[in-house]
Amino acid sequence: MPVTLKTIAQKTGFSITTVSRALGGYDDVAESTRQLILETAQALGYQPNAAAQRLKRLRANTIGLIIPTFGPRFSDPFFSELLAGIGNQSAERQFDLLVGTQAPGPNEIDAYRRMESGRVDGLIVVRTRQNDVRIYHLQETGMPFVAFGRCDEAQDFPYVDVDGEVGMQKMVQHLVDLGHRRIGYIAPPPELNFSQHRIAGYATALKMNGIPYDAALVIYGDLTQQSGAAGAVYLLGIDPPLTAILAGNDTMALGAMSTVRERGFVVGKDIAVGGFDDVPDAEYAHPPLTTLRQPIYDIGRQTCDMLINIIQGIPLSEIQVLLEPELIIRKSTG
Amino acid sequence: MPVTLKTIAQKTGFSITTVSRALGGYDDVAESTRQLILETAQALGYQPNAAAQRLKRLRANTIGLIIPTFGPRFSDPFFSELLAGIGNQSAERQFDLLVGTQAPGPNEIDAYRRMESGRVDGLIVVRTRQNDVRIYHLQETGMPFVAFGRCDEAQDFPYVDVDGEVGMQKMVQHLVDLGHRRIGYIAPPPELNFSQHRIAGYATALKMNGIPYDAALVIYGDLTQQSGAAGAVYLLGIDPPLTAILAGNDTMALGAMSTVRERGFVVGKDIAVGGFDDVPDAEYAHPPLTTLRQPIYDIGRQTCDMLINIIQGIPLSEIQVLLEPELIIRKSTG
DNA sequence: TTGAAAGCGCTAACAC
DNA sequence: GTGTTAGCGCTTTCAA
Repeated sequence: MPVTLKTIAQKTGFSITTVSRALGGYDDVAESTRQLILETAQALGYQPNAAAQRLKRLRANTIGLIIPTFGPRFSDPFFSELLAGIGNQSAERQFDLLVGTQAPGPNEIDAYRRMESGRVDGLIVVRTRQNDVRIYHLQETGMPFVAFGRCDEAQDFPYVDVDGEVGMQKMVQHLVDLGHRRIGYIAPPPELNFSQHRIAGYATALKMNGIPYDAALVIYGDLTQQSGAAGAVYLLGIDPPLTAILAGNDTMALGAMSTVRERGFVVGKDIAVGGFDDVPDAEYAHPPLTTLRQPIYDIGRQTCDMLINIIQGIPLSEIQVLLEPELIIRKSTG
Repeated sequence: MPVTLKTIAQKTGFSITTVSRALGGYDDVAESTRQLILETAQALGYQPNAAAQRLKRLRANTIGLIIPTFGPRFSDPFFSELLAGIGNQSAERQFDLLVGTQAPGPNEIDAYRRMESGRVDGLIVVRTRQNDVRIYHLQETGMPFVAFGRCDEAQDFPYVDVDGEVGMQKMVQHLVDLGHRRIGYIAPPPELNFSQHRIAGYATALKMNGIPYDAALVIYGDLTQQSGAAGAVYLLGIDPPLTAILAGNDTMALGAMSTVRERGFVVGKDIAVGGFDDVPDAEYAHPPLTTLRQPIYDIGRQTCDMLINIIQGIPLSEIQVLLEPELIIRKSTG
């Protein structure tokens, strides 16, 4: 039998109302009464019933996160760190975190609607896509949300993002400075919004260095090691041969490195390889991977903080945050 | 203004009760009435208020998972896959998933108590420890739970675990068969329950092959690449030199490989390295890592399924599930 | 300083 | 087949 306000009321002889007020910290309760009630609550291990509070306040004090899983082997070092950031921050602000998994597709919005029905007060949207139906849906319903990532077709919403265009420019420039002119690119899925920016940065940097953009040097992957490895197979087959391979995330870069080695090339010597994210494995790869660091844990915290501010009506200092990724140069680019 | 039963009742002219029954699928509603109500609900996009249902039923239809994060760089490929399994299965069974983050320590139980107060109907406990306070607490309160991992001091609870002892025996035997006799081991933190089993398997297999167990060849890490790298520094300094290094998880094994290479040794030739988990990176490491596969996604699904069965009073076919890890032999052991 | 009463949205026992 | 009523645990007027 759970301990409720009623239990404490009976035990202390006060009414439920008074107990509620004492525990709620109202100042119209006699000090002695408050003491007694607090002690009793403590002794009984009272915890307010969340469902009742939610129903009464019509507020869940909960934020939601729907992870766009793509399949059983969903093993993204990126997400666990983002989740840690979001989770820690929401705990700090006394909010619960409801997590769902739902692959992109026709019934994706159902998962959102479900969460919106009294379960959460706001949502974090991750991995924004081009023409992202989730953004449109949330803008329509008016449910508070903050996105990790922009959406080029819908500008007017709060987000935190990393400037992939500037990032890729730094990376390409780094390679060009080392003398590379034939640089392949394993791009993230084009429907992901950040994919556009990264490829734009790649193209722009080439152009700025007088190197024509060649679509044949670009192949798309699905962010997994496996697709990075496959992409590298294609890129290494190009003639005249490339001297460098970039990937749109570290995981694909690690896959690509595996292929490069298998073909008997030395990464960082025969072929330079670069990634994006700076996951922990990047530093311990062979050779250590040159990449662009995203402060993913902090992004999680900040996204969460912005969302709770919106929910609580606290004005945001910045509605749209664009962070610049840091180029981390390691041995994989020689 | 959210759509409630009242909205539909007013729109259709029926009472709230009838609307509730029609939507609830009760058969004591006229077919024509049901049609009208269903259509109206559909048209208005009605979603039942979760808080109200929970309060009424005194059931949250939610399970909880508290992730024992250890810090900001919490980037465990293992967890995202486990989470995907749990998330997909709970969605399938129409349960919500509430996720918390809470490092082990004095106020760990507060996080559990919070979840237990009307927020969840049951909990999944991950990374069981020796004398795990979470297990004791849950046994005391009677809150349904299923653990991923055993707890040697408290036998009587439902869990899914992987047999680390048998796994490590396979691994060591594999190395001995290749001629190795001096095998170092970077163990997971001893307070983690699975650490005990893995080290026991390591010791047993050595003994079975007439090799004395030498505590000097064992060093503890914290599951990160960094600690694996540091552990290997120690192990490589031992004289007479080791010919093989095992690690209690893949992440540490990858860190160890990095050190081995840095010292100018060739992994799989000069020094064999083995891990545990079979995370995706293992296959794409250089060289690909020999390891023990845990079906982590399925473990997530199964754990979740067992928990919901308990909550719903469905008898479990097996209360304690022990899976045997599969030895995946790759180039890192030559 | 305290208590009675209403009501958040939903379900279910009990009329009719 | 349908409606009335009560109540889940909590907060918040309003009275006393």
